[in-house]
Amino acid sequence: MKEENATAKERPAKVAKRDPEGVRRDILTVAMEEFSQNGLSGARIDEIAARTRTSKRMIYYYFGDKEGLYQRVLEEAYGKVRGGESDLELDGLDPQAALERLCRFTFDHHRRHPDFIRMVMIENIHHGRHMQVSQTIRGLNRPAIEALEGVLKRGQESGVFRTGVDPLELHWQISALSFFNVSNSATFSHIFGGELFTDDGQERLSAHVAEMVLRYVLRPDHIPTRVQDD
Amino acid sequence: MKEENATAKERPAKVAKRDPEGVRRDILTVAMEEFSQNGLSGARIDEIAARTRTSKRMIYYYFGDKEGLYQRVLEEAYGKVRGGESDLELDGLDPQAALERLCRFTFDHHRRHPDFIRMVMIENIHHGRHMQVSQTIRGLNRPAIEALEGVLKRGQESGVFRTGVDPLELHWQISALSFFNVSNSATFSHIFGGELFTDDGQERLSAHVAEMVLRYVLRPDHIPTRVQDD
DNA sequence: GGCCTTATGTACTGCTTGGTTAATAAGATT
DNA sequence: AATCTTATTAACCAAGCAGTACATAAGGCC
Repeated sequence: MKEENATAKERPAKVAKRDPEGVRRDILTVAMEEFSQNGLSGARIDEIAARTRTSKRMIYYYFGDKEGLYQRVLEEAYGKVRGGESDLELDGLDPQAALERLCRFTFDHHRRHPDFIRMVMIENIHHGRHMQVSQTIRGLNRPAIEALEGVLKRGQESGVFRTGVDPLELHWQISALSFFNVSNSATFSHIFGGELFTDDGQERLSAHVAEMVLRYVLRPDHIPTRVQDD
Repeated sequence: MKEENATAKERPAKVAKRDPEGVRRDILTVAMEEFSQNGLSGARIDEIAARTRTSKRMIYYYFGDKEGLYQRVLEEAYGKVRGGESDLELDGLDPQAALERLCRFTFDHHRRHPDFIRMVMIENIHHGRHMQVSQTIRGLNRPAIEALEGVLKRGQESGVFRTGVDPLELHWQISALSFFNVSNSATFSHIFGGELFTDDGQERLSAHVAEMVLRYVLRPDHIPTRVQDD
């Protein structure tokens, strides 16, 4: 069990006796769970250390202090959910379909990354105090707006969308609906029951979020009239 | 400074040497600030005690332990924002106006109670674990749904609203937009700038939230056509 | 005015927890 | 192989903090 594979030296081998980057990642992964679960002050460094394959000392070695670790975890969280919008190939769809797809994607994407959502919630509790480094984060979110901007413009040009809809505001609205769905599911379902949070309910919500957005931007005469009560 | 006003014994005087209820309220008020600001684990009992006119001992005397206090604060928060909807006199308005009013009220109401919002955020971080006592809380939120239900029905009967809109879902949507506006203002403005959170921006958002909801429920032929870009 | 219950002040405690000290092992460098 | 830098271990510490023990004062009640 010493070091049977002393070969492969040129490429930094995965299973090196020393593996700083691996240790870093290990810590970050565990820390993300702990922070997103318990918040900044609720998280326990000892707990993180225990669930890591390293020791507490290493956390301080790589991240300085608790806040430093938290900050990196936050950045990590934003990084983990970046992109996506770019892979949607919205340009290949007509504006209406593109917008619907964007909505549904956003809704779903949020749903699939609850720990990211929780990190953002936590950061908001702290008034966004740890986001000053936002240069990175800021850059990651521009594409979302730009994608939306493109779709809106195309829709307006082809006459199916009304004008006077601000892309930033629309992004805000889509985000609100998608974010709230994850962030407040606990309290909401406690109060009103869990119907909306079953698989069925979520599918309905997703559809209706998209519908709401579409009805918001479509010119009234382009809203498809369907059987009124379905 | 002994007790100069030994009179007025029949009515529980405000400035009684002993004032249990006052002490309770004092603690709750301060605790609400501390908890909503710092979360459950971030809040410090000593800090609460210090900012109270009583001592730490009293906190434990009345509330048992930290969680007990938190729980009461949470209930208090829900209680503080209850009602409101009932005072709106929606029945006096046509459905369209009523719905718009309800939206704008909700948006504004959330905005005016940031500490309530924060308590709900915090509780969601804790997966709503402290809301089991929700009988009270549950009751406080029914009226909101009922008000909405009433308006929707009237609108459908008079033919201006389409059918097939679920009141609970619509409430969810309005809540999402109103809640997110407060809960995520820190991170959102960090990323996209603060334009949406100036007085002007908020007025615009409020209007557009209402507009979005209205366009969602109005039958297309009843959507007022206005100058397209305003 | 004794007695019982409710309310309150002071001081203390023990565990939790973020952070550190000191020593050392593994690679890199030459 | 000597040296220097980076990575890692294990034990330790002091402050912070939730919760308590103990004593006692007010007020109600008869």
